[in-house]
Amino acid sequence: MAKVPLARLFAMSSYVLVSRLHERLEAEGFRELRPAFAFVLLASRDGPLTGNDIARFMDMTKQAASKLVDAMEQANYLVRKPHPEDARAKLLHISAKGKRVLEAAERIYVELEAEWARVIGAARVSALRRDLIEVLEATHGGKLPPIRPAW
Amino acid sequence: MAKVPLARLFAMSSYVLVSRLHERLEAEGFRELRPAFAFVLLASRDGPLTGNDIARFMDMTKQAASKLVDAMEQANYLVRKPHPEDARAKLLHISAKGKRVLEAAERIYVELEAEWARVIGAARVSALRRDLIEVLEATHGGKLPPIRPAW
DNA sequence: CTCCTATAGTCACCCAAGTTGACCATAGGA
DNA sequence: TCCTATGGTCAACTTGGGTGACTATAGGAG
Repeated sequence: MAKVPLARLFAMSSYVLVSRLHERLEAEGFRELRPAFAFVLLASRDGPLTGNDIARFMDMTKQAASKLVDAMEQANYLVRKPHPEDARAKLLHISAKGKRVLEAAERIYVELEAEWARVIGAARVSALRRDLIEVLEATHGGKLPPIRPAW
Repeated sequence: MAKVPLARLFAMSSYVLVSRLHERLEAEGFRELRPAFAFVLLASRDGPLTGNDIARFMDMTKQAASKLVDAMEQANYLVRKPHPEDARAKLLHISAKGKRVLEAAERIYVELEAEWARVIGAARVSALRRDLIEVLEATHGGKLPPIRPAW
């Protein structure tokens, strides 16, 4: 029996965690919420992004990013505002509702990781995060690579 | 700066590895190859599966699995044969071409994991696999959970 | 044996979320 | 003042899933 490829384990792991996250968010009343939303909100936590920023870190076309932002704005998670220094651009500000999901998502991720810690121990969970960050940054010029809704 | 959620790291990791795999398979002449193909072939390595088996471990409807198999058969990676004991079912046998991609995919995954080992060391790569298998099995009744093309 | 229900598979149609290509407005340097 | 690059959007299309309806066979209850 050959080793299970890491790629497969990662696909399973992310699928499992994202599914659990969305089950719980749904249970807390956050509906019409696509999986990608949480990642966009997490990314815009530290200040507003532009549509192009989103296209880049989601590794999608700017058209697709624009549609994603449409959906997020319509569901009241983001607000498009004019960019103060560039009349072409728009800044995507997280809304109050957006902040609430974001907090819920972070809390639920912490809970899910705590469940993992009960199985393999907190040290090994930390090691997973540390090792993945290290290897991903090392192979992508010191920064984390883009994330994708699909492969 | 809060911790990067593991879910995000897993999504990035699987995206990166699967993308690299397909770049290299493409370079070796395997075209018209969807990401899901490699997982189906790996799963059918130890003997033919039925369409329902595929639907189950890919966590998709049997209709979608049927279309996936259509595509794989059309691209000559699988062959549908009648089931010897159940006239309703068909067994999906891996073809010669299928075996070749499978070997290529396994070899490339080994190479990619070796690149990771050069960054974080072989021990920590092994630890990743061990820990993920342990936690995934523990939370899914002793078996690995299904894999999904998207989340 | 005869039903009756469960299961394997497929067909037709639909939908979500991406892509490509064309386009407009503004930025910003030569 | 152009001329090119960039941020964003609209429209049309593609892909890969889902849903619902259906057929054929399996397999147990009576």
